[in-house]
Amino acid sequence: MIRSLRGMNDILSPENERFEFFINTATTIAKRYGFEYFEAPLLEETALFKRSVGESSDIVGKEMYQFTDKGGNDVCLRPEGTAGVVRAFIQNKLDKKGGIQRFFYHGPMFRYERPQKGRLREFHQFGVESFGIASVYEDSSVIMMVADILKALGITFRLKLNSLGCPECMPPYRQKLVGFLESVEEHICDDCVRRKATNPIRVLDCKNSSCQKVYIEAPKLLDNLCESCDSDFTTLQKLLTDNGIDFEIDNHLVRGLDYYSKTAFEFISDGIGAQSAIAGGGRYDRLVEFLDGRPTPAVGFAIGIERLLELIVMPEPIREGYYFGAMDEIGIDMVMQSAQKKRQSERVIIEYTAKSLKAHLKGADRVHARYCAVVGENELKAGTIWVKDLVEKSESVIKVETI
RNA sequence: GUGAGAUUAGCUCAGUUGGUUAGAGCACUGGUUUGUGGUGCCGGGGGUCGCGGGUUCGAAUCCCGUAUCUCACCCCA
Repeated sequence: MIRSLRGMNDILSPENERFEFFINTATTIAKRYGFEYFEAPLLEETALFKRSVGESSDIVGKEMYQFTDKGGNDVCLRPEGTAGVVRAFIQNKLDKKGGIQRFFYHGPMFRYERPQKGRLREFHQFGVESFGIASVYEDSSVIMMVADILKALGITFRLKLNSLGCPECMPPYRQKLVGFLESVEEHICDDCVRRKATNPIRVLDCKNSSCQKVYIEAPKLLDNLCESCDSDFTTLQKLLTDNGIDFEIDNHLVRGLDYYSKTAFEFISDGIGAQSAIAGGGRYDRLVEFLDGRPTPAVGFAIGIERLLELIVMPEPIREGYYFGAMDEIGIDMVMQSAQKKRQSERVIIEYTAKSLKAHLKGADRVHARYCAVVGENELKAGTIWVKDLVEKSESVIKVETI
């Protein structure tokens, strides 16, 4: 038997219903916030991810599905969605167009990782990218949009917030932090020593408790923000509070991708295992420029759909449409015609084999049909069809021509 | 990439110190005083015990390898 590749799952019932419900819900809400659908290719030039996500990240360093295509191009299956959207944004000269442009997307992403609960090699994200607004008001709108989506799905969450600073205040802070790390190098773990060189900010996120003890003394990014970053962060907190969004400040929150600046946020859900981050995002004002576009402020987020699936509270399934069946072989063709007519406007399930009435009712029930329409001996003679409303439990006999 | 635990019917799981033909519940399917479901009763089909070796008179059971899944690390959605 040929099996699917490791970490690549089929999505079938009942997850597929949740999946579809999620996409519909998220799409409706994204449109309410003024976002429009956008689709970028799954395959992109490797250089795109190296430049945007960052060579220091694990994603680019060891998790990409990278290969050479038949034309000799160095290509990658996308490990995340933002890079492709930004590339398309620039390539289609939307950066020159200016103004405010808001997009949402959803689809598969690929990372060559060891799979476990909430972590797959092919997984799906729903994300949005808002271009052209530097104001922190858009940050708050984007965060409220995630909250709206999660609420609509019946998912409870915790929101973590941080500011990563800007090109003005981040580099000096980084210097300060590296200086501190060098002074305590003997007391921190090997991973942190490695991080000091590759991405020092990430040591703050280290799960090693002895490291955390050392970092209590570390310089705090929030104490080192420049005036504008600081006031933006304050404004953001006020906006969220005004709109009834609870949050906690987590100055250890570091986004894993290099392109983020200023606002960084993460939505956490307890009870889905170690992979508790269900959505993450933030501002990336420099990325468009960095990929050779006209400087354009931007903010966005991505939701990990698989991580959400088991948390989604589905609405009550409603009975819908018709079930058609016949009790005798001879009635099947006639049922087929009536059903086909009905199918032009309603959901219709047809049973092709003759069965007892009881069996048909069972069948109608199983496919969640509202009405069970059956032709038996009596109906065949009279040119009628027997219909039972499975919700009202009422029955009627109607002429076939009136279907 | 590292460490640990699992894998028996479509699903969730039993299975004794290694011993006839490997079981249950759910699901599916059929029947049940004649044409009434989701919710009675009775029956039926369905398993090379993850795969490959080994030990043994005999392996679901013990040993080795391998694949997959799960948990943790790393990292991330």
